[in-house]
Amino acid sequence: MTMPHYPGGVWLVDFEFHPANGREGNLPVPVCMVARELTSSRTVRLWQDELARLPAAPFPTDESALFVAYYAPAEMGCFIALGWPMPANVLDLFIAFRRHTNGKRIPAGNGLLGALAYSGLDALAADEKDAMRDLVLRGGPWDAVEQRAILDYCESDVLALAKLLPAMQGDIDWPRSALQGRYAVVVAQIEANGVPIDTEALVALKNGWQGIQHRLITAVDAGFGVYEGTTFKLERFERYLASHRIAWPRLPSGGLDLQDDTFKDMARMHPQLSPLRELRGALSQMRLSDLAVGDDGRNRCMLSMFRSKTGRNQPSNTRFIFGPSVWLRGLIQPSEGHGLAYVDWSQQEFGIAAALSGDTAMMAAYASGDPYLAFAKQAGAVPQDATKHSHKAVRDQFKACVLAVQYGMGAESLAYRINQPTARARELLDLHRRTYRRFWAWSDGVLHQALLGGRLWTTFGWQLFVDDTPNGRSLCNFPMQANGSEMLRLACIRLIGDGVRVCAPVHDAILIEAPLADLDAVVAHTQAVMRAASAAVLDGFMLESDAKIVRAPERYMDERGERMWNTVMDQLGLDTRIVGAGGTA
DNA sequence: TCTATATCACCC
DNA sequence: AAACGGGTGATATAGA
Repeated sequence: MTMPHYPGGVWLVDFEFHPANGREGNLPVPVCMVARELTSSRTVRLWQDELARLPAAPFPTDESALFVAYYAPAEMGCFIALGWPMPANVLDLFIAFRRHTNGKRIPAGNGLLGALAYSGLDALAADEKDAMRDLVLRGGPWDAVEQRAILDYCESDVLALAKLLPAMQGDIDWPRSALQGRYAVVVAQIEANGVPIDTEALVALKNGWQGIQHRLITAVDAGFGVYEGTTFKLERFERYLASHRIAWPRLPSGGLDLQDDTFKDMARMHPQLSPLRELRGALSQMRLSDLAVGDDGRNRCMLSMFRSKTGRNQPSNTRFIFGPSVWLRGLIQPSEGHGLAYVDWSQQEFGIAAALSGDTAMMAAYASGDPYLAFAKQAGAVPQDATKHSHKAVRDQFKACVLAVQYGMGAESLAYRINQPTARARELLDLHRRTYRRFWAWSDGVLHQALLGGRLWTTFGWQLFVDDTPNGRSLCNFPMQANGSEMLRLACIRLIGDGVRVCAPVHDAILIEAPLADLDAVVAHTQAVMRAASAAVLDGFMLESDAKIVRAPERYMDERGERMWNTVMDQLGLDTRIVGAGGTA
């Protein structure tokens, strides 16, 4: 399919903008915009005061026209800030470029300059681009010369789009690019919503964290002398080990193996090491200063859609509240009168594998609600009336086995994980192969397709090119992860379309917010949408979801982080202890 | 003193 | 070389 005809024009658009008050986490403030129609070359150049006076974009944005941008959520964020209606048809050349080159080596990155270079087109020099970006980010006021320079720079990007679009036209998956464009719009809306944060706790944590670190180190390191300030010195630890005659595992490079797992093992033999291990865990890196929280207390950052090979979003771990350790999620707190729900697909990858492979036993296991226990039953390892309580240990092993299969893990690694002999791990993996024969035939077929055809793709057209050093585990996992990413996008589009306040997508989960009075209904609707999205990707097979709900003034908490959260809050003298978990549905 | 690399921790 | 998929990012150490 070639590009459809758009009587209202094909509009290539770029904005320059900076976050309000120069603070990450705030909505963007548009500085200028340039729009150019592809065939007529009609061009609109507007400065921020002129933009602010317009009730809508100064070009058609209805069904008759196509809006083209490079990483469109940026432009859409400016539309939101200006209160303009969103374009009906969006083509995002960033998405098109990622899709067209996914898995291939690219010469100059995934930015606009990289896409131009890939197509053999020339562009503004990168350092010149950086200088102009800095000028914009500096914030106003800009004198007449600067204004002119910024507008010219903005227009140069639009001219670049005008060259890039014809060059890429044949590589664009037209019907699918429309859906991906809708997701770009939705991403902007989600970014604008953001995640509500308890800013008081955040400030207390920022101010108190250094003190807590030092107290912990002083208390524990007295017996070791391996820290210098807050840094663990390898050299000092070597000395400690030598003087205590402890033989420590080493990496192939000869250096000490400092993995937490290793510490755990060594602490078993030398219990005096346990406090040091706990200290290392507690001090794990955390740069709260980068968490992008706006003046209104909402965490907003670029979600970096389609960044990963599987099409997942890949936001910065420091800017996004779902990036750092789970205990920091205690900072998430619904705004007054509101509630939040973290709704995640249950065993998403297992369900996708079952549906795509058409393995009926696997589908039945998924439908049972507890695939791990169902697998154990199907394999004859536990009686039919077994429960997750009566056969917890066996279920845990079968669960580990299912996860191992999803990532292509071998028997050795699985054995290590479940603390069992390799023979037992091999037996479990064998049981999986025998119980889910159809899945394995399909999975082998995926690998063949990848290696012989050089390409894998999802139900809705995301694709991966196989490089010259193919990793079979990675390729076999692609359909699960990439189709999971696909259904997340569909669900987000539907939810935003239905007026649900989506705060964040988290790979296999969606955080939504609603007024307390509507919360239960919105959660039910979200779960229905997620079910429908899975059916759309999986030819009718439906995946269920779990919802974790919190209501203001409760805070959100991941149970895995509860202990650490309480410890830190006690140290800070803050009365924000979490007692027990929130409700689930 | 700055940068590159290796290693590690964290997320789903 | 290892054999656990997709990531971001901090930190320690080595090298320039």
